[in-house]
Formats: sequence, structure tokens, C-alpha cells
Amino acid sequence: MVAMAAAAAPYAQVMEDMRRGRDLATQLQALLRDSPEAGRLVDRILHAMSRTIETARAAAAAEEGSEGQSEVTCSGSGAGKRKAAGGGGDKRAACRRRAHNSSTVTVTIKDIEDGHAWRKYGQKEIQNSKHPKAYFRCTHKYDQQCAAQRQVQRCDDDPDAFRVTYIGVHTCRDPAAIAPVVLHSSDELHAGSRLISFAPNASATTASTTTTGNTSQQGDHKGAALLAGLRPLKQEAGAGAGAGEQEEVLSSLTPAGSSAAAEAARNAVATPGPDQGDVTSGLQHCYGGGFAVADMAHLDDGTFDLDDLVGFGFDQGQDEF
DNA sequence: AACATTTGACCCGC
DNA sequence: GCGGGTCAAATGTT
Repeated sequence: MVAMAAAAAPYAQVMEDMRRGRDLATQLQALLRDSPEAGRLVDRILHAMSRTIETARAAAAAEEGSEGQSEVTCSGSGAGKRKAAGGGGDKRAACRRRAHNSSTVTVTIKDIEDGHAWRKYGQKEIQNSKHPKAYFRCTHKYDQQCAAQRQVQRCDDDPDAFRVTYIGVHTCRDPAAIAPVVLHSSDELHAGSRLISFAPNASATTASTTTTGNTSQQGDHKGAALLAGLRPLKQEAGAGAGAGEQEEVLSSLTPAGSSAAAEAARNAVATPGPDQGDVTSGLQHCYGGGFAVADMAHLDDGTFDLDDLVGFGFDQGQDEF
């Protein structure tokens, strides 16, 4: 029923982005030839990009073989009816499905904003977790049958970080979400700005990413692709701004474009800790641009980490290179 | 008025 | 039976 159209496209997009990033880094290397240090940096970036591409390719190949689960059926058509808190009659039976039946990607990240318009539909206290989990669906779930969902939960061990699980892919045509694709595929300047925005203030993504491969018919790379497709939003506020302005940035993401929505979105996940104002950090680029890299690079080996990129984009004191 | 979030209730899988 | 995921009325914001 759901329009499951995009299949391998997101994956292709990821690969394209990665290759493009590599190409751009190559160009940059040429430009920075007279600076040995810069050259080394770019060299490392190139190396990382290449590895990422290979890793992604390998992962794709692996998952291709193990995909099997197909769609989740909506069993409950006639089954469950809500009693309706207010006393309403038969509410529509929920088409419940366990979340991980479609492609999922779980990331630990500090900036939960990803450029898509999400609508919160629930929140739950989770057993053995200090923080509740918030449930979001794509704003265009109904008008465009977009099946994307995400779940956000603050990490117990790192209150600044969030575990975000993306379920399904965006099939909607949310202009906001599409923007980045257009940008980075056609404009080097934008590509550059993305790099730069890899996150100044601690908004760096952490490394852990897991993808589960049960797919519906669409294949599994969507999750990552989805993330890759996350667009860098308009970005003025992010860099030099304080927490207050980040809301403004977020507001550009929210369907209604209201700052209230932005604030709400922030609170949505930060619920337990009202003082976590940076949830909606405006540094979307960190996510949209850098995340895909981090995602696929399997950073456990310690050779490549998003933080490196952060260090590259902004010398945040992470002068690793 | 329209749209989003909040929140308690409901449903389902384990 | 419990816990997690979702629904939808109530409420808030613009």
C-alpha cells in the first residue's frame, strides 16, 4: 500500500556522494600543494573516502544476500479497536508493525536534526533507560505515503548524544529534504560548505552506526542513503550562534516552519532534561554531510572517524591531522 | 483555522 | 504479563 518506490536509488546516491567527495578532495589536494600539512590532511581524507566507498560496497554486497524479510502486513484490519479515550466509537485499527521490519539504521549522534520534517507521534519511557524514547514519523506520511520513521532516545551514558533509529526511507518529496541532493550534486561550492559545516561545537557525530538488514523489498541501503540524503539546511545560524538561534534553524525544517515547532522538537527528545538545549543544534551539515561517511566507514578500527572530518572542517582543537 | 505536540490508552510481539 | 510501539483526543502555538 505504501508507495515503496525508491529502491537502490538511495544507495546509489550515497555512492555518488562519496565519489564526489573524493573527487573534490582530490581537487583540493591540488590546490593545497604548497602546504605539506594541508596535503597530508587531504590525503587522509582521500584515503578515508576510498575506504568508505569500499566498505559501503562490501556491505551492500553482503546484505544483498541476506535480505529476506518482506513487508509487514497489516494484520489488524479488523482486530483491534481503541476504546477511545474520549469515548469515541471505533477508531481505525492500528496497522502495527514492529519497527525493525523494514530497513533500519541506528546511529549515535549529537545533532538529531537531519533536514527532514518529522512529526512526533509518541513518547515512551523505556525500561532500563534513563531517558524516554520519542517516536517520529515523516510529516508526509499521509499526504505522500512516506513511510520513514525515526526513534530518538538520549544516550544513558552520554547525555549529549542521542541514539537515533531510522526506519524506512523517505519516499516523500519534501522540498526541504530534497534540497541537499540538488545542491551537492551540482555545485562545488555547496559541497565545500558542507565540509566546513562538519560541526563546530561539539556537534560531531559519534561513530557508532548499525544497520539492520531486514528489508522490505526496497533493499537495505536506504537507511544509510537516507542519511546521506539529509540535507544541509540553510546554515547561517549554526556556526556562530548560541542555542537560541539554533531553534531558528530547526524551524526551517519543521513543516510548519514555526519556531514553536522547533522548540517542541527539541523538547521532544530532550524531555527528561530541559537543559539540553542543543538538541536541535543547527549544525545539520554535520549530519547530512558527514554522517554518511561516518556511517559506513566502520570507525571501530580507529583509523577514520567523523571527528577527523570535524577537525578538518574547523580546527576545533582536534588537530589530529 | 490549521497544524504540531503531549500524553494516556490501546494493541501486539515476545 | 510485560514492555515497546502506535493511536488519537486534548491541548498549545502561530
